[in-house]
Amino acid sequence: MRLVKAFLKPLQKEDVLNISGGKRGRITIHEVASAAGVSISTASKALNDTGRMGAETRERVKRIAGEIGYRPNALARGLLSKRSFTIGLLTNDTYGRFTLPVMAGISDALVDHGVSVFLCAIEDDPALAQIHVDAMLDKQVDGIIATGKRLDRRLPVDLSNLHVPVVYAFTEGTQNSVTFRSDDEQGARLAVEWLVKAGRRRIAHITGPEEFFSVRERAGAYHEVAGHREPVLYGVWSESWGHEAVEQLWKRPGEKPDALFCGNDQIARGAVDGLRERGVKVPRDVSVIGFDNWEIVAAQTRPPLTTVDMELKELGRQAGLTVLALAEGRPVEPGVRKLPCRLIVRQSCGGNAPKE
Amino acid sequence: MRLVKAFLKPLQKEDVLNISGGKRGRITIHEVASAAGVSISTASKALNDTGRMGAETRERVKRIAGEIGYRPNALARGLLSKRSFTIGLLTNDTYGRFTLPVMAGISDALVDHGVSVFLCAIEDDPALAQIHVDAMLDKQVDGIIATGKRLDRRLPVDLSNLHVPVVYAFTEGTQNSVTFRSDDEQGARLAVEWLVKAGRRRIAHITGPEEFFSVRERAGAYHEVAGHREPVLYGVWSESWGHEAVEQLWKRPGEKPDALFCGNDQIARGAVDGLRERGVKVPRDVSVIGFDNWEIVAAQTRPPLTTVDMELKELGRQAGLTVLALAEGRPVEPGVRKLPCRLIVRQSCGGNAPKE
DNA sequence: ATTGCATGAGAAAACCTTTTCTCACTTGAC
DNA sequence: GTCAAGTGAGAAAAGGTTTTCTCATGCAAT
Repeated sequence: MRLVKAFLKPLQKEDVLNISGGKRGRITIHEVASAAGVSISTASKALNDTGRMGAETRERVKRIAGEIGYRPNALARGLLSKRSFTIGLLTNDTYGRFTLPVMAGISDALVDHGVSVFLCAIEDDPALAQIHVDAMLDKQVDGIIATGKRLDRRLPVDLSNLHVPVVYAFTEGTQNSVTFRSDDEQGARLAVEWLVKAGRRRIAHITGPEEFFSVRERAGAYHEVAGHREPVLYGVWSESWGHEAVEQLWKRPGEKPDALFCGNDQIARGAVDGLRERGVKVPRDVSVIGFDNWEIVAAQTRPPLTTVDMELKELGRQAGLTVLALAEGRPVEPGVRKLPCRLIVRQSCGGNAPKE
Repeated sequence: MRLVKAFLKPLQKEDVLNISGGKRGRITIHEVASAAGVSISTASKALNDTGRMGAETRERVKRIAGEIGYRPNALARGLLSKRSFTIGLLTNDTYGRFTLPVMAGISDALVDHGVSVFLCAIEDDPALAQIHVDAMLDKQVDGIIATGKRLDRRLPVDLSNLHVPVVYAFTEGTQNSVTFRSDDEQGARLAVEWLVKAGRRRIAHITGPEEFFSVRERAGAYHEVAGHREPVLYGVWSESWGHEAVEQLWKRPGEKPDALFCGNDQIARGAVDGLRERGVKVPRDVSVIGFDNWEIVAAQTRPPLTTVDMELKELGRQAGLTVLALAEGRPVEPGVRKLPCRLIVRQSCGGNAPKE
């Protein structure tokens, strides 16, 4: 109730914020020039270390600019230079599970170059996507990075004929574009090889829906390394599926698996829970490895999950540098770049796992 | 290995992308004007529905502009109008647990106004924060929204004397600013009242560190409604604390609680796991309610958690509209606005909970 | 003393829009 | 037939910056 009243209370003059008109006092290069007693051309050249002038003049202009707190207007600069130092990140990954690490990598790589990032979450709405793309193009972004939640799906908008460079990261790209993705095959191999090296022989694979490209790639690597000793259980990306899969495996007659390689961390977590409920000790009796290194799931599982990290931040970093290179007209070879995954060892699998 | 080779292979001319130079062909209002046989002033006025001119002329210009795909350059427009239709979202919430819903709300509210959002994740690094703020100011953002992961902490950067409006959302604001936050007291009351109505009498409260303002507010409401029948267990924000707290409660002699109100969903989840391991049925024997509605935790718990949603998206929406209002010079009353929480009923608590 | 050449600095154009001002023309009224 | 008012459209300035071009000065070489 207090809330509502606060909103409805008629505004009084004295308690109205006056921080709005703001920009009136913005300091321009004109101020710098006149404060330094030079022309704006000279001021500009001094500040940009271009043109010819006396060392003393240059220093004086720079000093005065610093003193009065001059910062060049990026809009004006961009108008002329055709570079806005701005890029757009388009994503349909609402949860941000994949987008946030990618974003962190992009930002990390580009902040030094003075580039800021527009984040546009488009759900799976083509119209919304188009609105965001148009808005970004109007704002003269230097490039766009498209990212998503699936390697084998496109965003619901066509970015192939834009007049700005587009780079794809963790989403399906177009013909002749630059696409960054994780090397799921290598990641899966890493996991299964680790289990094999730890002495596990009956390794089962519980994973997501078979129509996912990543699922097939990971399963392929699993088959290759583990040698078909156990079946692949396809299901959905949920904890309850992991739980249920364990039930299926342990209900079967005969020897039980001594290791589970799971398609993602949620499945792994469900599996670990299922094992605990059956009194099976992890990692003593069964080793479990997940995929994704989604910390909130992997690190909170008891015991914490060993898992495969797709290095999404690095992926974002490279995507950022690539879109920047394209924006600057530097040549970039098109194609799909697979970035290697890394195994994060925690307590859920045996062997010489360091305690965290 | 293949990867490395791909990166190091010398570039051949023919497989180099040529999408870089892009902007050369950008269509300006000059093109529209000459295609329509009018001056640029007339073209501008036609497109903006301003000025005086024949209806026929206006229509023709608009039609031609549409045909040749003219879109006005927001940089040029912004230079003149002092409005960039761009705002910045500053956050120190790395995980995005709180930031993403807020961002979704902001974007949702502002996309119709043509506003795009710079997302700046600043970790807790003051220097990085300053860099991002400066970059945004250079780009003439119309305003900044600061958000975080704690109501009672400031971002590590001073935003109080900027010449653009600043709005705080889910983080501590400065004197005389506009701050949006969730009403944790009301949210907690909602939860405990629900338990009481469901007939629970021995309601325990397991929560986070007492130094958190939210923790104290929620505990206060709990005390008021539940009437001190059970102690408050302060701890940390983790599943394992929830698990351990249940152990503490059930080890104590005497009657056990018949309901747990937990400080967040992770604690609740740990508690539910602990209860299951003791053979205590949820919700039959004990009702459990969490806080946050972090779907990835709440919905995946077995049984799915009833929890308090802080309506962060709505919070973002209001913050977005407010910063826009300030940017447009409309008066806004300063102060802290508490937005009500909502109870999300799932299966973890008794009563007439609808099945999902 | 004239030419040639650095050197330092400013004038002006350009980027793309919007807005204000001005001008030419038409129409209706006296 | 003149004047006022109204109408349609263009010229120009402004916004902040960078870049190219031009100009003036001083100095060394002829």
